[in-house]
Amino acid sequence: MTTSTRARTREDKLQRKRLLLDAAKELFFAKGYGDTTIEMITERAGLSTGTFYIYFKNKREIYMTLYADGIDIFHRMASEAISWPGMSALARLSAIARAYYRFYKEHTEYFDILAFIHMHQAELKERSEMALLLDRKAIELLKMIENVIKEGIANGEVAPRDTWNATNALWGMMDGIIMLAERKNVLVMGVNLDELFKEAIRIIFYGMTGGDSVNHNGSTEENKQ
Amino acid sequence: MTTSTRARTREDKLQRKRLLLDAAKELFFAKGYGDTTIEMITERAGLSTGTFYIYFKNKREIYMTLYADGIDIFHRMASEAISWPGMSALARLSAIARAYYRFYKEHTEYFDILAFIHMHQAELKERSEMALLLDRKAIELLKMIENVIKEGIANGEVAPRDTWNATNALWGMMDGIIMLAERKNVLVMGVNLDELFKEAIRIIFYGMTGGDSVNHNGSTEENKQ
Amino acid sequence: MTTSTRARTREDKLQRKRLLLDAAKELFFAKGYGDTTIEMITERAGLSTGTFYIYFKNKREIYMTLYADGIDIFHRMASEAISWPGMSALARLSAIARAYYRFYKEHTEYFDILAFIHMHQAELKERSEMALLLDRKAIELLKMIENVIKEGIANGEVAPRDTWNATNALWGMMDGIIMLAERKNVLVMGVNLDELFKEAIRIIFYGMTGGDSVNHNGSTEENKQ
Amino acid sequence: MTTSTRARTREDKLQRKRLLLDAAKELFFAKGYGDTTIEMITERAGLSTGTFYIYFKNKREIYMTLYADGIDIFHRMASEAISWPGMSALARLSAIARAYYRFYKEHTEYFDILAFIHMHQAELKERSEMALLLDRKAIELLKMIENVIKEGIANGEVAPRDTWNATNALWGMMDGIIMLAERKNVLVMGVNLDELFKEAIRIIFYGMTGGDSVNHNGSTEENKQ
DNA sequence: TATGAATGAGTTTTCATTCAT
DNA sequence: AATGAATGAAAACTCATTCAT
Repeated sequence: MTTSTRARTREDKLQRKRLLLDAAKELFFAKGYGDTTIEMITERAGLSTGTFYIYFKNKREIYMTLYADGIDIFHRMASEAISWPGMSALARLSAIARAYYRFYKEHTEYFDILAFIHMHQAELKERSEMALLLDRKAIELLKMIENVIKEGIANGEVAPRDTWNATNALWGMMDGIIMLAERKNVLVMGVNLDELFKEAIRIIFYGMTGGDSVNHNGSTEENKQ
Repeated sequence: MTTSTRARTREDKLQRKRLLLDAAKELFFAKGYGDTTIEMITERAGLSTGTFYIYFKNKREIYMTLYADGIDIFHRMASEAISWPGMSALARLSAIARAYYRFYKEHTEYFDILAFIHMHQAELKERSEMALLLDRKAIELLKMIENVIKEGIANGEVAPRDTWNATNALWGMMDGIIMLAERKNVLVMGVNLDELFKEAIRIIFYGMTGGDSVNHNGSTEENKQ
Repeated sequence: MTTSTRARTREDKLQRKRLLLDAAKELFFAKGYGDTTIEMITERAGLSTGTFYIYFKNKREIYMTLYADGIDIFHRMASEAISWPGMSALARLSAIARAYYRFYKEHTEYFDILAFIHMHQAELKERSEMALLLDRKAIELLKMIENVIKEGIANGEVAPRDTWNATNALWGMMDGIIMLAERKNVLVMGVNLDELFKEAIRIIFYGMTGGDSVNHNGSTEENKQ
Repeated sequence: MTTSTRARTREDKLQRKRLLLDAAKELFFAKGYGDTTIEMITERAGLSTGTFYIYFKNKREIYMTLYADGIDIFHRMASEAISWPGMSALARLSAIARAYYRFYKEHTEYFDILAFIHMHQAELKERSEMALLLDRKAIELLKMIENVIKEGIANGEVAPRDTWNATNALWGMMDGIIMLAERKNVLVMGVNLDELFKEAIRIIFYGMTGGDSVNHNGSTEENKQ
């Protein structure tokens, strides 16, 4: 199982793919999608341009693969964060939020890729099996969050409301906060992201405990499939 | 005041610039920054490629100008929304949020340009006077919001908290919600954006009324300049 | 009307186009379509690669333009060859055949392009206005020949036969002979093409005087449109 | 005699070569030389890319081998067609022509390969033993035809003429007719190839019976070697 | 000022061929 | 002998920017 010259085994191939993925991840993060070339990726991976196309169909595909990996990583982190027995629903939601923040901090490259893709669905996604897989992964993640919210409502911890809406709102707000931080500009300079995030969490979760806001206009199960 | 030949007067020059900006706005919105060429812009504006470079230094600059216009438009909308005498602080905050939503709905092209820029700071911004101007505009906007929050705390409508943090959190959350809607993918399919936004507003504003969360670690005035 | 730097007038642009066409013609002839690159063409024309795409949509298009020019040249040569009053039909046919031969000798580059395209219709032609134009040109040419054959039959010089079939046969045979010569291999080495062509003409035209072969199965006018 | 692993016996090797040739023949016919890749060939043959280069020096060589096979097939068909005792020379010539047409109909892949090569001598042939072999094969074929013409002249069936010239003319004309049909374009749309070919045969063979056209300028035996 | 032709670096992708295993 | 991963040279085409007119 050496990486030296040729990839003979299935293991080797995976390793080669990893090499390319890692190189791409760093470059996409540092320079952005548009400013990263295949040549840069292969050069950093110590391979030749042609080799890239053995492992990935094109530039989009390697990006999407990173996206999928990113979702998987966060999903795992979030799952673990709520796996402790005896947590209240609000504690779980909060744990998910904090996991997202940790994901951002520890895997900023992946976070960026996720965020970027949200802004470029149309250009990047194209109808494909890959696209379907990615959507499925994202849905599963949201459903996990929704379940915790449902639990909270059942418990009385969270005020009754349309859970799918609430899930999306929660997710969107968390995203918005972190992306704010991503804008490496003066706005946030000097703002302590830790504090900012805590403040947002506080607002959101206190907000969720109060007010009766059941939504009666048809956000139903089928939307989620 | 003709457009067909030379721009002799200051009026003419402004009009030509406007022509280019409008063309660019529509194209950036429809095709994205990367897929819009200078030729497309000038052709739509009925001018020649070379002329573009008389009015703008480069492609980035026209984008940045649109960004500035976008901020101005929203700033005006938000100002008007809170200009009615006798509004409570929470009512004003809510009015700002709704103004933002309206801005998104009525000026989606500008909203997209604002959102896009967040993801492409590095590539687009470069150190320049323009960049400083933009930052200044954004700061002013946020300060306006912060003032309302301060008022709310003074009134007792809003629970005491670090106002700069709260402002950023508020802004970020609103942004996140709308951007969620922008992702035209399965996630949001079937979710009614109106309801989603209302839900988020409800959470946020109920959230802001409660909990004591004064932040003691140094987000100070100088950050904002 | 200078060629020095920029093409300002319509004249200049035509001249630039000519420059590219001439360069391409020589290269396609010398190296073949596949082995000629845009870079070679522009280099020979003393222009830059980008300039090529101002004048032609792509490689195919310049090839097709040459094809059209080739047909025009031959059409003119053939028309002139039969324009003398008082020629018998057979003399006209023979003149056309000789014109084709002369066309081959004097414009071998064009001949090659015509011949090559016949072998690569599918790959090169694609549905387009250009393709329609080319077909129209070719049809007109064949119709001119057919008219002479009709005349010959009316005169009694040529034995009655289906004229469209005969036209195609005549054309095919002439083509076959010359293409034989084009194969620059041992087969024809030492064969004097002049004599070979004369021999073919002799066979064909003597052949056309005899035998009754009216074809009764439906090659009708609509085929030609 | 298995194909799955190694080719141990001479039989095995031949079979693998056949596998590659058949795959290549179909692909060259379907997609053309340029658009057929070694990978396609080996995949269709169920072998690996590397293996290709054990059996053939390069892409050209497999093409040339198919060319040689094509000539052999036609040579056999033509030989058989004239092997019946008691046929007149003209009948034999006609039989050869019809055999050529049958060859086209029954082995279009090979026909196309033969025709294509004519247009791409320069690119494909390169000086090599293979090239010499191919030329030799082609010469033999033509000589067979020439012998029949000689016979016909001796019999008085065919008017006296230079036989090598006549052979080449005959071959070229037949070729031209069929290639005309190959151009799948508007020209030939609606023309019935069967009728077209018959018409050409009629013209040619009637043409060969008449006219005195002995050629006196030096097409001699050495040309044929 | 205005024009728009010209530039040419830059990018993706392909594929015949090689060569380590 | 057989494999198939790796190579890397091409090649077509794009487009922001320049600059002669």
